[in-house]
Amino acid sequence: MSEQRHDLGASFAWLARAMIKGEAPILQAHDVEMWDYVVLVTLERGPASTQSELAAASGRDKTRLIPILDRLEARGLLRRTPDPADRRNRVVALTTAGRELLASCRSAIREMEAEFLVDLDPDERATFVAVLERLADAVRER
Amino acid sequence: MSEQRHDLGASFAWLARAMIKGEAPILQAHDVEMWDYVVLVTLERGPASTQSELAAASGRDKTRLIPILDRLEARGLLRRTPDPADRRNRVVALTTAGRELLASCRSAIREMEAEFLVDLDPDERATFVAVLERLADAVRER
DNA sequence: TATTGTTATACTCTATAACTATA
DNA sequence: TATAGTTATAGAGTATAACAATA
Repeated sequence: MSEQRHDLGASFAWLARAMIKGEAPILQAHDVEMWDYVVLVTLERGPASTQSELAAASGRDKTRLIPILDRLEARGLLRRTPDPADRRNRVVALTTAGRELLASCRSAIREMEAEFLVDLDPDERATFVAVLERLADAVRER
Repeated sequence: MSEQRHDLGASFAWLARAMIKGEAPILQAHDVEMWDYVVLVTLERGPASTQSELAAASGRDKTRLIPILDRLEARGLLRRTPDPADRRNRVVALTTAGRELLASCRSAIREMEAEFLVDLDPDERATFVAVLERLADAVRER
C-alpha cells in the first residue's frame, strides 16, 4: 500500500512550477514578466470591456493589474480607451505589436512544451493534453 | 486559428489553485495548514535523515520548514531526533498520530478528487491520472 | 574551514481600504 | 448612492544573511 499516487493538487503544483521555469528564459528574452504574458494571452481572444473583467479572467485582481497595464501600454503592446457609453470603463485591447510579441512568445513556449512531453506516446499525449484543457477550462469558468 | 489551447503552465496553475481550494476545508477540519500537510505527506515514505533533505523533497527551503516542524512536533505528529552518527543532523519521522491524521486527510482528499474527475470517462481518467503522476514524478526528481 | 539547524533582517508580494471620477 | 479605476497602507510571505553547535 505504500505505492500510492500523489495528490492531484501536488502534481499540478509541481508541474506548474516546472513550466514557469521553462517559460522564464523565453519571456525574459521578450522582456515580459510572467503576469504581463498572462494578460496578453487573456486579451488575445478579444478586448476586455472593463479592467475588472480582465482581472478576473486573468486570475489577478484589479489593483494588481494596474502596474501591468501601465507597463504594457507604455511599450505600445496594448491600449486603454475610455468607453464612450460609460466613461468610467476603459476598454483594453491588444495592439498589433502586442499581438506579434505574443505570437513569438507562444511559438517558443509550444516548442518547450513539446520537448517536455516528448517521452509520451502520441495517443497518451493527445488524451492528456485534451483532458487537461477540458478540466482547466471548467475551473476557469467558475 | 483562434481555437488555440492554453499554455500547459496556465492550465496546471489553474488546476493547482482549484485543488488547493478543494483541499482547504478538509485540512481546516484537521487543523493543519497546507504546508503542514505537504510535509506530512513527504515523510510518509519514510523518515528524512536531515531537515535540508526534507525541505528539498517538500519543495520548501530549510528556513521556512522550521516553524512547520515546530508546530507539528508540538502536536505530536512528528518527532525530531538527533542523529547519533552526526549530531548536527536531526532525523524527522512521523509518529503514529501523524500517520493517522495523514490517512484521514488523504481519504477525504481522494473523495474530493474523485468528485472532481467524475465527468471523465474511465479510460480517459486512468490515462490522465497516470500520465500526470509520471510527469510530476519526473519533475520532482530534478 | 565547512555544514546543520536556527534566528533575524530586509524585501517582495498580496489584500484591504481609501480616494477620484463618473454614473 | 454605487461602481470603475487608481493609489496608499498594512500584513503576510519569501529570500538572504548571520549565528551557534558540531564535524
